[in-house]
Amino acid sequence: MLTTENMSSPSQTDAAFLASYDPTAFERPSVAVDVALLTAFDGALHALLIRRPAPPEHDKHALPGGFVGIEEALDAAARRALRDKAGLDRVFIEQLYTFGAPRRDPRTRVITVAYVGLINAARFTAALDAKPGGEVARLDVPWEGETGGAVRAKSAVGKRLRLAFDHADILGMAVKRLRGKLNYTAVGFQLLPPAFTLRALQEVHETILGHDLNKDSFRRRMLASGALEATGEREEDVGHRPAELYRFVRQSAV
Amino acid sequence: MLTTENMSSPSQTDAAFLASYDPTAFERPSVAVDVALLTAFDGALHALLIRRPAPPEHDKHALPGGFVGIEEALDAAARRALRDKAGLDRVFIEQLYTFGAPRRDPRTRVITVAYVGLINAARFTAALDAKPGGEVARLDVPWEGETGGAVRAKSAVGKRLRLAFDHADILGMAVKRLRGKLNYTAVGFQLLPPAFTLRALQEVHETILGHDLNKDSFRRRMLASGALEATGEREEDVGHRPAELYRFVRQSAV
DNA sequence: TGAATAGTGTCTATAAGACAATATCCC
DNA sequence: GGGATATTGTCTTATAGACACTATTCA
Repeated sequence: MLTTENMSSPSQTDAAFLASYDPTAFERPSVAVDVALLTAFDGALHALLIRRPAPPEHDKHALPGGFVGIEEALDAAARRALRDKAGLDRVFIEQLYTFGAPRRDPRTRVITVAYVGLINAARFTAALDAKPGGEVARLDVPWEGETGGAVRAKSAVGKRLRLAFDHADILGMAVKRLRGKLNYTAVGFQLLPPAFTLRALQEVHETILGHDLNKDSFRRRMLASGALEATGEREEDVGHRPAELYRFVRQSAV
Repeated sequence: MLTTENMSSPSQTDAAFLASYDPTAFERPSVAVDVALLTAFDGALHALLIRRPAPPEHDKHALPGGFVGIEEALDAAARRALRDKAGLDRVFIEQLYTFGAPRRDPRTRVITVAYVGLINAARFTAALDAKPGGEVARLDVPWEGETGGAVRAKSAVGKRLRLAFDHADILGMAVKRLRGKLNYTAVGFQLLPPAFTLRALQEVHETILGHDLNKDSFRRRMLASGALEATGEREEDVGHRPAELYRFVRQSAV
């Protein structure tokens, strides 16, 4: 019933095979996760970076991350990195891309599964204040559209930061992904507080895309999409006519 | 085992650190690649599968794949899997998603970096004929749009195939990605021969998307995109007016 | 000549950009 | 009231869907 070209005896059961399997037969790479935690304010995207306290890449700035536990899911490892390195919980994350160039880490072969995390500016800055070690980096995206490529990171005082490993590429991929998603998903609200004005939403979109949007068209498109719901509340103390506050509606099945 | 940073002195140089680094300190997962090699014909997407000749998942159908060499780039491992398992070279591939649920492989922790590969039907069937072992599976996508989820695979005679590991999810993700890309990229030509008619291109798009498209609009959109170039040739022996043959133009910088 | 699909032209509906007019808040 | 932005309405333009009509090949 079974062919003879099998590598092990075909009559062997799965259980028997497992008992004889040697998991140390091949040299294995290390697997890590890194999270590009992004937020938007002051007209630019910002990421949370941590200065490396030790070699390799000593003193350079790196994304929060860590090695994946042998029994740990990838998403769980990413959430743990955010919790341990930034004191943050319940953050929207999404797997981005896996970076595995053989020499990307000088220690040994390290393959990293990169994630994007999105959070609103208030939570971002509160986390920085509450837990020392993290730094905010303003991202300077030197390409348009979804071209892609590395991005530059600047400190609060405008100084260019040196990024560890290939983390400039990871951040670039995160921005590229975000720009792409904006065309067909309402992902911008992850960068805003629960209630927000249409202008605030438009500013987030403009910040992500790196160019201005037509106000009328943006407004119509957002309201027509059905993703927004008026709260009945209005913004206050703004020095001009206050705008309606909206919230995002959980998308129902189409 | 869960901490990323080592406890060595921060003033230690990178070189000194590397000399003292112990790469076996943590238990490491195995890292593999799997390729969802897709083509389109007979109004359906098809994938190349290989019946597993041995445990685990003995006799179930799996994507071509393999473990990543300790010095091997991820893309290179994916190409090697296509070469070794299907005898195929120079195939368009793109990284898809990394699957790493702790128990997805019963042997040990295996994290797999999944790729999508696209190839035209002629090369696909030629490869199956030339190298035994591979089988063609017709994909049955039980969801619409970019909802996502697992897909079902059927053999040439219509029998449902049992897929190994989480490969039904990987194939589902591949279809979802392909559908998404179709909205903003000319990726369909990877599934067609070098010269093709507009109708053939439309059929590929319809096959990927799982629904019909408006002919007039599709035609206008494709010609206006600048991605197509008339060859001056026409199809032959078709029993009706022959259509112009087009080729894809390499996209120049926008 | 007839079957069958390719390709063109035109009309209509919808979405985007532009812009003007009015509304509403804080100072 | 003045400054500033929100919100509504209208006009114009670009694109998509629908459909009619002509063109071209093979049998």
